[in-house]
Amino acid sequence: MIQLTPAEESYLKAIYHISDGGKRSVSTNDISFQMKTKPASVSDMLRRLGEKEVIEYRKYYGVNITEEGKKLALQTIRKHRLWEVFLVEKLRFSWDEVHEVADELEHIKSKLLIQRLDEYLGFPKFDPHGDPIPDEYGDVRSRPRLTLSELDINATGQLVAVKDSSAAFLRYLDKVGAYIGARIKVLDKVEFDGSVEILVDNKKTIFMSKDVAGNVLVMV
Amino acid sequence: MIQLTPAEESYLKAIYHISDGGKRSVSTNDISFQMKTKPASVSDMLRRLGEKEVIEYRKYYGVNITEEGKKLALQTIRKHRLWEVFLVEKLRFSWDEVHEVADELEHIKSKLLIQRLDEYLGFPKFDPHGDPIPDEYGDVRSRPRLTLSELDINATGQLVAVKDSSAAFLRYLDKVGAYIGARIKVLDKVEFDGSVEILVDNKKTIFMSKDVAGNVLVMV
DNA sequence: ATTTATTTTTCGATTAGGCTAAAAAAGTTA
DNA sequence: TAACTTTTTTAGCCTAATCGAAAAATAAAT
Ligand SMILES: [Mn+2]
Ligand SMILES: [Mn+2]
Ligand SMILES: [Mn+2]
Ligand SMILES: [Mn+2]
Repeated sequence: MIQLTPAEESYLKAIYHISDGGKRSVSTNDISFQMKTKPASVSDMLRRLGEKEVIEYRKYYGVNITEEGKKLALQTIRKHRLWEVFLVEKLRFSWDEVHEVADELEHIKSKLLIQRLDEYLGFPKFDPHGDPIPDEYGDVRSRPRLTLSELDINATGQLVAVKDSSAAFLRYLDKVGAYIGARIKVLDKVEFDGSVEILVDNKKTIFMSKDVAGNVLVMV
Repeated sequence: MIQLTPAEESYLKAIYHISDGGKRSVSTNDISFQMKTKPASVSDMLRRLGEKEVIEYRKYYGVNITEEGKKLALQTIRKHRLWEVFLVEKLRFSWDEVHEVADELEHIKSKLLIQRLDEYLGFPKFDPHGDPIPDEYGDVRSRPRLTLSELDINATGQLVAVKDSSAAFLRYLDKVGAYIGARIKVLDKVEFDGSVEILVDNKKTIFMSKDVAGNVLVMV
């Protein structure tokens, strides 16, 4: 089995995410933006990841993740999300506090640790942001999801995930009372600015701007 | 507050342990042996730790840990031992499986994580090997301990810790039925080879070689 | 007091990961 | 097609952490 350094794992995970699970090829600039490193550093890393054959690297034309790369990326994602569940469920972290810590914890190398953690958490299928947790073989049970913006008036659904996991966005959702699992109904959509009015759990009405609604994922 | 890299934290922790909490000065070779790195690498690291003023470094004459260094080392030790408790108590690791994983986990940088972990574990005072867990200010409630070899015939006590945390040693203790917390009584001591015969929990009699008895710590 | 042995440091390399500045390739516009 | 813009790569440099070989300092033995 190929061994990756923590930095290599992080880059590969970023490539996996940006490529939407390997569906699209990814540019140096996109990776640079996501990783907050300079394009020059990315080029260097791409050469190394290419040598390890976890990506296919054609200079100047972006990269594609290989099957081997996908597997490894999914293992890192699995660890990241399991740790996020642990932090929220067991250590009372709020969902906007977990990401940075999980970004460190995901690189701990111990098969047993992750197996046992998974078991200890009761084999969770989704992380605190509603993202699916790959199993130990990298299989993901993904659900069809739409953004809140895509729903029509009077459509109902359940809030199942968020596209943006930034602390600012998550705290905003907390403030307005939106949470993973909430039953929602679209009461109104404003054509003009793309904002929506939704009813949460048949109780509370909340307004969301286009930006917010576009980052909230629902299952119908 | 001074920021140390993971490697610097590990070296400082080693220096703290070898110096017995700062009581003795420590040689390059000793550190090299403990860290399993070459003396050349140690010299280089000592220069860096000296610059950060966590040790006092006089070339050719070994190092002494500073007060600041002690504080930082104790924080790393605290994290290491809390993670060990977590692995054993929550994830069903055995006491011989925790050390390597804890050596990685101890470098995760999050104040909140350690506070919450401590709370979640019920503020444990000792790790799975009987070693005391420093509090968040670095205070250690240490107990007077003797090795089993130092007890006289008919002396009684409680097995409270082990000097050697190697997997081989711990598995040997498991096999013979010795464990932290066991009540013991010395039944016989053999002058010739330094071995001892002890009664565990008034039930089981076990024989221990000098080497083993010298690594088992008891409170009388 | 020399000589010998041991310990420690220095020197020169290497690998991983980052940076800036400059060069080169690709893409776009005229 | 040529010129300009954007993207990407290369080149050179830096820090951290490691190593082996050689030099230097200290310690031990004659
Ligand atoms: Mn995350
Ligand atoms: Mn997440
Ligand atoms: Mn340990
Ligand atoms: Mn321990």
